[in-house]
Amino acid sequence: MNTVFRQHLEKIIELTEEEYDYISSHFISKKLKKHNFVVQEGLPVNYEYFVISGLLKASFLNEQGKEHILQFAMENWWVTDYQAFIMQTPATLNIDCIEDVELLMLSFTNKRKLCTESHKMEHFFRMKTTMGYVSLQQRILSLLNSDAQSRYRQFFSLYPQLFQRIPKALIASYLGVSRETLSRMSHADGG
Amino acid sequence: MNTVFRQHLEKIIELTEEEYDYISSHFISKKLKKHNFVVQEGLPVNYEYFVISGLLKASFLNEQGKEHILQFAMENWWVTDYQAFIMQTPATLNIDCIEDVELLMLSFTNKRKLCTESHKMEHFFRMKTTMGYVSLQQRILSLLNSDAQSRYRQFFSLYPQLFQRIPKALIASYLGVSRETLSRMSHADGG
DNA sequence: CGCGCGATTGAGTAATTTCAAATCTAGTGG
DNA sequence: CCACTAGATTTGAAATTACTCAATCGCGCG
Repeated sequence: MNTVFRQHLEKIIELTEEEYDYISSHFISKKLKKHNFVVQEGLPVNYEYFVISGLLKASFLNEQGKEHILQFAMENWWVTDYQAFIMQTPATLNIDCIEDVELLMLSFTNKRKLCTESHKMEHFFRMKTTMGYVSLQQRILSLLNSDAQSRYRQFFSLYPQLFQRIPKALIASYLGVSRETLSRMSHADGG
Repeated sequence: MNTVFRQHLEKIIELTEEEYDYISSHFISKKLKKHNFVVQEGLPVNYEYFVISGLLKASFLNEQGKEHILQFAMENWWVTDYQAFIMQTPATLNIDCIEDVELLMLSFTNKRKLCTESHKMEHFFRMKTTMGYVSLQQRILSLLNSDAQSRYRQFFSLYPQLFQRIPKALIASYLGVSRETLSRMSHADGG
Protein backbone atom coordinates (compact mmCIF):
# COMPACT_ATOMS: atom_id res chain seq x y z
CA MET A 1 0.00 0.00 0.00
CA ASN A 2 2.54 2.50 1.09
CA THR A 3 6.20 1.95 1.77
CA VAL A 4 6.48 4.89 4.18
CA PHE A 5 3.77 3.40 6.33
CA ARG A 6 5.20 -0.08 6.29
CA GLN A 7 8.57 1.21 7.41
CA HIS A 8 6.84 3.13 10.16
CA LEU A 9 5.21 -0.04 11.49
CA GLU A 10 8.36 -2.09 11.13
CA LYS A 11 10.28 0.23 13.38
CA ILE A 12 8.34 -1.37 16.20
CA ILE A 13 6.97 -4.69 14.97
CA GLU A 14 8.06 -7.17 12.31
CA LEU A 15 5.48 -8.13 9.73
CA THR A 16 5.19 -10.76 7.04
CA GLU A 17 3.94 -9.73 3.63
CA GLU A 18 0.52 -11.18 4.42
CA GLU A 19 0.29 -9.52 7.79
CA TYR A 20 1.13 -6.16 6.31
CA ASP A 21 -1.37 -6.55 3.51
CA TYR A 22 -4.04 -7.52 5.97
CA ILE A 23 -3.32 -4.59 8.25
CA SER A 24 -3.13 -2.02 5.50
CA SER A 25 -6.45 -3.22 4.12
CA HIS A 26 -8.03 -1.59 7.17
CA PHE A 27 -6.81 1.87 6.20
CA ILE A 28 -8.28 4.31 3.73
CA SER A 29 -6.02 6.63 1.80
CA LYS A 30 -7.03 10.26 1.34
CA LYS A 31 -5.59 13.45 -0.08
CA LEU A 32 -6.63 16.88 1.11
CA LYS A 33 -5.79 20.43 0.16
CA LYS A 34 -4.51 23.12 2.50
CA HIS A 35 -7.19 24.62 4.77
CA ASN A 36 -9.41 21.55 4.77
CA PHE A 37 -10.56 20.11 8.07
CA VAL A 38 -10.27 16.47 9.10
CA VAL A 39 -11.82 17.01 12.52
CA GLN A 40 -14.27 19.75 13.43
CA GLU A 41 -15.49 20.82 16.83
CA GLY A 42 -18.89 19.43 17.64
CA LEU A 43 -18.82 16.69 15.01
CA PRO A 44 -18.15 12.98 15.60
CA VAL A 45 -14.57 11.74 15.26
CA ASN A 46 -14.58 8.45 13.44
CA TYR A 47 -10.97 8.24 12.35
CA GLU A 48 -7.43 8.37 13.50
CA TYR A 49 -5.04 9.75 10.87
CA PHE A 50 -1.53 8.81 9.88
CA VAL A 51 0.31 11.49 7.92
CA ILE A 52 2.09 10.27 4.80
CA SER A 53 2.97 13.77 3.65
CA GLY A 54 2.08 17.33 4.48
CA LEU A 55 1.32 19.08 7.73
CA LEU A 56 -1.69 19.57 9.99
CA LYS A 57 -2.49 21.25 13.26
CA ALA A 58 -4.81 20.19 16.06
CA SER A 59 -6.15 23.16 17.96
CA PHE A 60 -8.63 24.29 20.55
CA LEU A 61 -10.71 27.45 20.28
CA ASN A 62 -11.39 29.00 23.67
CA GLU A 63 -14.39 31.06 24.71
CA GLN A 64 -12.70 34.29 23.69
CA GLY A 65 -12.09 32.87 20.24
CA LYS A 66 -8.38 32.42 20.81
CA GLU A 67 -6.77 29.41 19.17
CA HIS A 68 -4.42 27.16 21.16
CA ILE A 69 -2.41 24.62 19.26
CA LEU A 70 -2.26 21.24 20.90
CA GLN A 71 -0.20 19.50 18.27
CA PHE A 72 1.33 19.78 14.87
CA ALA A 73 1.30 16.61 12.80
CA MET A 74 3.81 16.07 10.06
CA GLU A 75 5.08 13.06 8.13
CA ASN A 76 4.91 9.81 10.14
CA TRP A 77 2.84 11.32 12.91
CA TRP A 78 -0.55 10.13 14.09
CA VAL A 79 -3.26 12.60 14.89
CA THR A 80 -6.90 12.86 15.84
CA ASP A 81 -9.01 14.27 18.66
CA TYR A 82 -8.18 11.30 20.88
CA GLN A 83 -10.54 12.25 23.65
CA ALA A 84 -13.45 12.32 21.23
CA PHE A 85 -12.22 9.35 19.19
CA ILE A 86 -11.83 7.06 22.18
CA MET A 87 -14.95 8.10 24.04
CA GLN A 88 -16.87 8.41 20.77
CA THR A 89 -18.11 11.85 21.71
CA PRO A 90 -18.26 15.06 19.65
CA ALA A 91 -14.92 16.72 18.89
CA THR A 92 -13.69 19.55 21.08
CA LEU A 93 -10.73 20.14 18.79
CA ASN A 94 -10.32 21.28 15.23
CA ILE A 95 -7.77 19.59 13.02
CA ASP A 96 -6.95 21.15 9.68
CA CYS A 97 -4.31 21.06 6.99
CA ILE A 98 -1.55 23.64 7.04
CA GLU A 99 -0.27 22.15 3.78
CA ASP A 100 -1.72 19.77 1.21
CA VAL A 101 -1.66 16.35 2.86
CA GLU A 102 -1.81 12.67 2.10
CA LEU A 103 -3.32 10.65 4.93
CA LEU A 104 -4.11 7.10 5.94
CA MET A 105 -7.38 6.89 7.84
CA LEU A 106 -8.13 4.23 10.45
CA SER A 107 -11.70 4.03 11.69
CA PHE A 108 -12.56 3.45 15.33
CA THR A 109 -14.04 0.06 14.49
CA ASN A 110 -11.06 -1.04 12.44
CA LYS A 111 -8.62 0.05 15.10
CA ARG A 112 -10.43 -2.00 17.69
CA LYS A 113 -10.62 -4.91 15.27
CA LEU A 114 -6.92 -4.76 14.45
CA CYS A 115 -5.91 -4.51 18.09
CA THR A 116 -8.13 -7.41 19.08
CA GLU A 117 -7.08 -9.67 16.24
CA SER A 118 -3.41 -8.80 16.31
CA HIS A 119 -1.32 -8.74 19.43
CA LYS A 120 1.39 -7.13 17.33
CA MET A 121 -0.79 -4.19 16.42
CA GLU A 122 -1.94 -3.79 19.99
CA HIS A 123 1.72 -3.70 20.95
CA PHE A 124 2.47 -1.21 18.19
CA PHE A 125 -0.18 1.19 19.37
CA ARG A 126 0.80 0.77 23.01
CA MET A 127 4.36 1.72 22.20
CA LYS A 128 3.32 4.67 20.04
CA THR A 129 0.98 5.96 22.71
CA THR A 130 3.60 5.54 25.38
CA MET A 131 6.08 7.58 23.38
CA GLY A 132 3.42 10.18 22.83
CA TYR A 133 2.74 10.22 26.56
CA VAL A 134 6.37 10.89 27.32
CA SER A 135 6.49 13.71 24.76
CA LEU A 136 3.47 15.34 26.33
CA GLN A 137 5.14 15.14 29.74
CA GLN A 138 8.15 16.89 28.28
CA ARG A 139 5.95 19.57 26.85
CA ILE A 140 4.21 20.11 30.20
CA LEU A 141 7.56 20.49 31.92
CA SER A 142 8.58 22.94 29.26
CA LEU A 143 5.40 24.94 29.86
CA LEU A 144 5.79 24.85 33.64
CA ASN A 145 9.42 25.81 33.45
CA SER A 146 7.92 29.06 32.24
CA ASP A 147 10.27 31.50 30.59
CA ALA A 148 8.99 31.88 27.06
CA GLN A 149 12.54 32.41 25.86
CA SER A 150 13.68 28.90 26.72
CA ARG A 151 10.48 27.33 25.41
CA TYR A 152 11.20 29.09 22.17
CA ARG A 153 14.73 27.72 22.03
CA GLN A 154 13.59 24.21 22.92
CA PHE A 155 11.05 24.18 20.13
CA PHE A 156 13.58 25.53 17.71
CA SER A 157 16.13 22.84 18.51
CA LEU A 158 13.54 20.05 18.70
CA TYR A 159 11.79 20.82 15.42
CA PRO A 160 14.06 22.91 13.20
CA GLN A 161 12.18 21.65 10.12
CA LEU A 162 8.82 22.75 11.48
CA PHE A 163 10.21 26.15 12.28
CA GLN A 164 10.61 26.80 8.57
CA ARG A 165 7.30 25.37 7.45
CA ILE A 166 4.95 26.96 9.95
CA PRO A 167 3.85 30.60 10.21
CA LYS A 168 5.32 32.11 13.37
CA ALA A 169 1.89 33.02 14.69
CA LEU A 170 1.03 29.32 14.90
CA ILE A 171 4.25 28.49 16.67
CA ALA A 172 3.48 31.23 19.15
CA SER A 173 0.09 29.67 19.78
CA TYR A 174 1.74 26.27 20.29
CA LEU A 175 4.23 27.72 22.76
CA GLY A 176 1.61 29.69 24.63
CA VAL A 177 2.93 33.18 23.90
CA SER A 178 1.62 36.04 21.80
CA ARG A 179 2.99 36.38 18.28
CA GLU A 180 4.49 39.73 19.25
CA THR A 181 6.42 38.21 22.11
CA LEU A 182 7.65 35.39 19.90
CA SER A 183 8.79 37.88 17.32
CA ARG A 184 10.69 39.89 19.92
CA MET A 185 12.33 36.74 21.23
CA SER A 186 13.80 35.81 17.87
CA HIS A 187 16.10 38.84 18.21
CA ALA A 188 17.15 38.41 21.81
CA ASP A 189 20.47 36.62 22.26
CA GLY A 190 20.33 32.99 21.35
CA GLY A 191 17.47 33.31 18.92
CA MET B 1 -3.05 -10.47 46.34
CA ASN B 2 -4.99 -7.27 46.54
CA THR B 3 -8.65 -6.74 45.85
CA VAL B 4 -8.22 -3.05 44.98
CA PHE B 5 -5.73 -3.96 42.28
CA ARG B 6 -7.83 -6.76 40.86
CA GLN B 7 -10.82 -4.46 40.55
CA HIS B 8 -8.61 -1.92 38.86
CA LEU B 9 -7.57 -4.45 36.21
CA GLU B 10 -11.07 -5.77 35.77
CA LYS B 11 -12.41 -2.36 34.85
CA ILE B 12 -10.67 -2.92 31.53
CA ILE B 13 -10.05 -6.66 31.11
CA GLU B 14 -11.74 -9.77 32.46
CA LEU B 15 -9.53 -12.26 34.26
CA THR B 16 -9.90 -15.80 35.50
CA GLU B 17 -8.65 -16.65 38.97
CA GLU B 18 -5.56 -18.25 37.47
CA GLU B 19 -4.81 -15.37 35.17
CA TYR B 20 -5.04 -12.89 38.00
CA ASP B 21 -2.82 -14.96 40.24
CA TYR B 22 -0.28 -15.28 37.48
CA ILE B 23 -0.29 -11.56 36.74
CA SER B 24 -0.09 -10.47 40.34
CA SER B 25 2.85 -12.80 40.92
CA HIS B 26 4.85 -10.35 38.82
CA PHE B 27 4.30 -7.49 41.25
CA ILE B 28 6.09 -6.73 44.48
CA SER B 29 4.25 -5.07 47.33
CA LYS B 30 5.94 -2.30 49.26
CA LYS B 31 5.09 0.16 52.00
CA LEU B 32 6.84 3.49 52.40
CA LYS B 33 6.66 6.35 54.84
CA LYS B 34 6.07 9.98 53.97
CA HIS B 35 9.11 11.76 52.47
CA ASN B 36 10.69 8.60 51.04
CA PHE B 37 11.70 8.56 47.40
CA VAL B 38 10.74 5.87 44.91
CA VAL B 39 12.56 7.53 42.00
CA GLN B 40 15.54 9.82 42.29
CA GLU B 41 17.12 12.03 39.66
CA GLY B 42 20.22 10.45 38.16
CA LEU B 43 19.45 6.91 39.31
CA PRO B 44 18.09 4.06 37.18
CA VAL B 45 14.32 3.56 37.11
CA ASN B 46 13.58 -0.14 37.30
CA TYR B 47 9.96 -0.07 38.34
CA GLU B 48 6.58 1.27 37.51
CA TYR B 49 4.38 1.81 40.58
CA PHE B 50 0.70 1.26 41.21
CA VAL B 51 -0.67 3.15 44.21
CA ILE B 52 -2.80 1.06 46.57
CA SER B 53 -3.03 3.81 49.16
CA GLY B 54 -1.40 7.11 49.95
CA LEU B 55 -0.16 9.91 47.77
CA LEU B 56 3.01 10.72 45.83
CA LYS B 57 4.29 13.45 43.60
CA ALA B 58 6.51 13.30 40.52
CA SER B 59 8.51 16.46 40.06
CA PHE B 60 11.29 18.07 38.13
CA LEU B 61 13.94 20.30 39.66
CA ASN B 62 15.11 23.01 37.27
CA GLU B 63 18.53 24.64 37.13
CA GLN B 64 17.44 27.38 39.52
CA GLY B 65 16.38 24.76 42.03
CA LYS B 66 12.69 25.37 41.46
CA GLU B 67 10.44 22.34 41.69
CA HIS B 68 7.81 21.71 39.03
CA ILE B 69 5.23 19.05 39.70
CA LEU B 70 4.48 16.85 36.74
CA GLN B 71 2.00 14.58 38.41
CA PHE B 72 0.35 13.65 41.66
CA ALA B 73 -0.36 9.96 42.14
CA MET B 74 -3.08 8.79 44.46
CA GLU B 75 -5.02 5.56 44.92
CA ASN B 76 -5.39 3.55 41.68
CA TRP B 77 -2.92 5.66 39.78
CA TRP B 78 0.21 4.47 38.05
CA VAL B 79 3.40 6.43 38.31
CA THR B 80 7.07 6.34 37.40
CA ASP B 81 9.56 8.38 35.41
CA TYR B 82 8.27 6.92 32.15
CA GLN B 83 10.89 8.48 29.98
CA ALA B 84 13.64 6.90 32.07
CA PHE B 85 11.75 3.65 32.64
CA ILE B 86 11.06 3.01 28.97
CA MET B 87 14.42 4.12 27.63
CA GLN B 88 16.19 2.57 30.61
CA THR B 89 18.15 5.75 31.22
CA PRO B 90 18.82 7.64 34.45
CA ALA B 91 15.86 9.44 36.02
CA THR B 92 15.33 13.11 35.35
CA LEU B 93 12.43 13.23 37.79
CA ASN B 94 12.08 12.76 41.51
CA ILE B 95 9.12 10.84 42.86
CA ASP B 96 8.45 10.92 46.58
CA CYS B 97 5.72 10.17 49.07
CA ILE B 98 3.53 13.03 50.25
CA GLU B 99 1.82 10.56 52.58
CA ASP B 100 2.62 7.04 53.79
CA VAL B 101 1.98 4.78 50.81
CA GLU B 102 1.36 1.20 49.87
CA LEU B 103 2.57 0.34 46.40
CA LEU B 104 2.69 -2.47 43.89
CA MET B 105 5.94 -2.49 41.96
CA LEU B 106 6.28 -3.83 38.42
CA SER B 107 9.79 -4.19 37.06
CA PHE B 108 10.71 -3.28 33.49
CA THR B 109 11.44 -6.92 32.71
CA ASN B 110 8.20 -8.18 34.20
CA LYS B 111 6.16 -5.56 32.39
CA ARG B 112 7.65 -6.59 29.09
CA LYS B 113 7.14 -10.24 29.98
CA LEU B 114 3.51 -9.73 30.95
CA CYS B 115 2.76 -7.70 27.83
CA THR B 116 4.39 -10.26 25.59
CA GLU B 117 2.76 -13.27 27.19
CA SER B 118 -0.64 -11.76 27.67
CA HIS B 119 -2.52 -9.91 24.98
CA LYS B 120 -4.95 -8.88 27.70
CA MET B 121 -2.28 -7.13 29.70
CA GLU B 122 -0.89 -5.46 26.63
CA HIS B 123 -4.40 -4.23 25.96
CA PHE B 124 -4.79 -3.09 29.56
CA PHE B 125 -1.65 -1.00 29.42
CA ARG B 126 -2.53 0.42 26.03
CA MET B 127 -5.86 1.60 27.34
CA LYS B 128 -4.34 3.03 30.50
CA THR B 129 -1.66 4.87 28.58
CA THR B 130 -4.19 6.20 26.10
CA MET B 131 -6.30 7.60 28.92
CA GLY B 132 -3.19 9.12 30.42
CA TYR B 133 -2.34 10.64 27.06
CA VAL B 134 -5.73 12.29 26.86
CA SER B 135 -5.39 13.67 30.39
CA LEU B 136 -2.03 15.18 29.55
CA GLN B 137 -3.52 16.81 26.49
CA GLN B 138 -6.20 18.33 28.69
CA ARG B 139 -3.56 19.62 31.04
CA ILE B 140 -1.60 21.19 28.19
CA LEU B 141 -4.71 22.95 26.97
CA SER B 142 -5.33 24.15 30.47
CA LEU B 143 -1.78 25.52 30.65
CA LEU B 144 -2.02 27.17 27.24
CA ASN B 145 -5.38 28.68 28.00
CA SER B 146 -3.28 30.70 30.40
CA ASP B 147 -5.15 32.60 33.05
CA ALA B 148 -4.05 31.11 36.33
CA GLN B 149 -7.47 31.77 37.76
CA SER B 150 -9.24 29.31 35.49
CA ARG B 151 -6.50 26.70 35.87
CA TYR B 152 -7.04 26.96 39.59
CA ARG B 153 -10.77 26.45 39.23
CA GLN B 154 -10.30 23.52 36.86
CA PHE B 155 -7.97 21.76 39.27
CA PHE B 156 -10.33 22.40 42.12
CA SER B 157 -13.32 20.92 40.32
CA LEU B 158 -11.31 18.04 38.82
CA TYR B 159 -9.63 16.90 42.03
CA PRO B 160 -11.56 18.22 45.04
CA GLN B 161 -10.13 15.39 47.17
CA LEU B 162 -6.55 16.27 46.30
CA PHE B 163 -7.20 19.89 47.11
CA GLN B 164 -7.68 18.93 50.72
CA ARG B 165 -4.78 16.53 51.01
CA ILE B 166 -2.03 18.54 49.37
CA PRO B 167 -0.21 21.63 50.71
CA LYS B 168 -1.18 24.63 48.58
CA ALA B 169 2.43 25.31 47.67
CA LEU B 170 2.56 21.98 45.82
CA ILE B 171 -0.68 22.67 44.00
CA ALA B 172 0.78 26.00 42.93
CA SER B 173 3.80 24.22 41.56
CA TYR B 174 1.54 21.80 39.67
CA LEU B 175 -0.47 24.65 38.18
CA GLY B 176 2.59 26.65 37.26
CA VAL B 177 1.97 29.67 39.49
CA SER B 178 3.71 30.99 42.58
CA ARG B 179 2.23 30.07 45.94
CA GLU B 180 1.48 33.72 46.57
CA THR B 181 -0.53 34.03 43.39
CA LEU B 182 -2.42 30.84 44.20
CA SER B 183 -3.20 32.16 47.64
CA ARG B 184 -4.52 35.42 46.24
CA MET B 185 -6.68 33.54 43.76
CA SER B 186 -8.48 31.58 46.42
CA HIS B 187 -10.11 34.85 47.49
CA ALA B 188 -10.98 36.26 44.09
CA ASP B 189 -14.55 35.60 42.99
CA GLY B 190 -15.23 31.98 42.21
CA GLY B 191 -12.50 30.60 44.43
C1' DC C 1 3.29 28.94 76.03
C1' DG C 2 6.25 29.29 72.27
C1' DC C 3 8.13 27.16 68.09
C1' DG C 4 7.71 26.19 63.27
C1' DC C 5 5.44 25.44 59.10
C1' DG C 6 2.07 26.66 55.94
C1' DA C 7 -0.69 30.35 54.28
C1' DT C 8 -1.55 35.18 53.55
C1' DT C 9 -0.68 40.04 52.56
C1' DG C 10 1.80 44.17 50.80
C1' DA C 11 4.79 46.65 47.72
C1' DG C 12 7.76 47.02 44.06
C1' DT C 13 9.49 44.82 39.81
C1' DA C 14 9.86 42.02 35.73
C1' DA C 15 7.72 39.69 32.02
C1' DT C 16 4.10 39.39 28.82
C1' DT C 17 -0.03 41.00 26.69
C1' DT C 18 -2.75 44.13 24.08
C1' DC C 19 -3.72 47.40 20.69
C1' DA C 20 -2.18 50.09 16.97
C1' DA C 21 0.77 51.15 13.39
C1' DA C 22 4.56 50.27 10.36
C1' DT C 23 7.20 46.93 7.46
C1' DC C 24 8.11 43.23 4.88
C1' DT C 25 7.17 39.39 1.49
C1' DA C 26 5.35 36.37 -1.84
C1' DG C 27 2.20 35.90 -5.34
C1' DT C 28 -0.82 38.16 -9.08
C1' DG C 29 -2.02 40.61 -13.02
C1' DG C 30 -0.77 44.10 -16.23
C1' DC D 1 9.66 43.82 -14.99
C1' DC D 2 6.79 46.52 -11.97
C1' DA D 3 2.90 47.87 -9.17
C1' DC D 4 -0.38 46.08 -6.01
C1' DT D 5 -2.53 43.42 -2.43
C1' DA D 6 -3.12 40.18 1.32
C1' DG D 7 -1.01 38.01 4.76
C1' DA D 8 2.80 37.63 7.87
C1' DT D 9 6.08 39.80 10.81
C1' DT D 10 7.92 43.43 13.42
C1' DT D 11 7.98 47.46 16.40
C1' DG D 12 6.31 50.83 19.89
C1' DA D 13 4.08 52.09 24.08
C1' DA D 14 0.78 51.50 27.64
C1' DA D 15 -1.63 48.26 30.51
C1' DT D 16 -1.92 44.00 32.86
C1' DT D 17 -0.55 39.96 35.08
C1' DA D 18 2.20 37.34 37.81
C1' DC D 19 6.59 37.14 40.28
C1' DT D 20 9.81 38.10 44.02
C1' DC D 21 11.01 39.42 48.46
C1' DA D 22 9.78 40.54 52.97
C1' DA D 23 6.82 40.69 56.71
C1' DT D 24 2.81 38.98 59.10
C1' DC D 25 -0.69 35.79 60.45
C1' DG D 26 -2.77 31.24 62.11
C1' DC D 27 -2.65 27.00 63.99
C1' DG D 28 -1.18 22.42 65.56
C1' DC D 29 2.11 20.18 68.49
C1' DG D 30 5.48 19.43 71.95
